[in-house]
Amino acid sequence: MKGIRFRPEQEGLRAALFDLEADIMEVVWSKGWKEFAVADVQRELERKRDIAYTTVMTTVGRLHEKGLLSRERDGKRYVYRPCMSRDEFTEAMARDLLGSLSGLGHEQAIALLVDQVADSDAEELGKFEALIRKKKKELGG
Amino acid sequence: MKGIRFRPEQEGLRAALFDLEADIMEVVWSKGWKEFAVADVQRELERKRDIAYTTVMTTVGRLHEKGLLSRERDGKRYVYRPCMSRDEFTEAMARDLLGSLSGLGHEQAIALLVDQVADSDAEELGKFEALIRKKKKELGG
DNA sequence: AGCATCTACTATAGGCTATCGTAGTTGGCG
DNA sequence: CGCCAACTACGATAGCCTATAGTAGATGCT
Repeated sequence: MKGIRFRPEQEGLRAALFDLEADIMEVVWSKGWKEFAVADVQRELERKRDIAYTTVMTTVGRLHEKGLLSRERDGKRYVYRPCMSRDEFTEAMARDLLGSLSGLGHEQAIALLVDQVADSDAEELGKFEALIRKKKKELGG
Repeated sequence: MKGIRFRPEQEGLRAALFDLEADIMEVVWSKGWKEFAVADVQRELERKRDIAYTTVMTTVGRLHEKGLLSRERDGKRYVYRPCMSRDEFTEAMARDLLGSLSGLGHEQAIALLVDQVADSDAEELGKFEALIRKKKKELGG
């Protein structure tokens, strides 16, 4: 997944994808499409606003380059498939983000996360601890 | 801190700032400057490579816009000051990033973090656990 | 064969970063 | 007192990326 950047001031998907990219993945995931063509996406987006076929096509192509969609020739057109579910994508994003965090300083990052979790929900700390125990056990043998 | 975006494929500071921006903040922080002018930065950067005064100036200006440097007129020039230390910046970034993860659900975020820490350094898990215990104690009493 | 439809390629506009040219100001020196 | 060198801000340009659309080629139905 190359060329992804984050805009923390944006919400949800839009933090990781540009607006039109996000709109498109939103459609694909919410419709549960396993495979689709550009025209399918365009038809769907057009219900909300005017948008040219070619605009959608270019952006779908970018999503392909970014590794979110795979594609395959089907005669004259391409058929696209989502490479991952929305949850998988979120998770991949989170991994990337946490990766950058550790570059900034692991311990500090961890401390922040612990703080944040504790502040929002003290109960979660228990689950957190349990998870670490489990992981330690796994690693230990 | 507006207009900051992340490039997870980059290392450290460069994940949060563009290359020249990062170079400049690196200089400012590593020199421990409390206040400085564009010329100071340029002189320093020029030890490594050729770079025009104006290039530095423009980028310092952007760092001001992004909220990393405050500035004040001093006759014909500006005097700049870092708004935060490197650690404070890291922390602010981390907070922003973790904020974008809120879409995830804390539990999932935690699981990912634990995995990641365990993968990169099993020993850290111990510190991690200790941190949680401490936090629990704080909350409990 | 002819027209409407579908699609990919390519081009353009706008935004952002990195880079520098230029022109205006200031301070020191003859 | 005037001139030159140094310093500085502003503005311009090139390059990259996103969003958007125009156009031309292929296909299929009549």
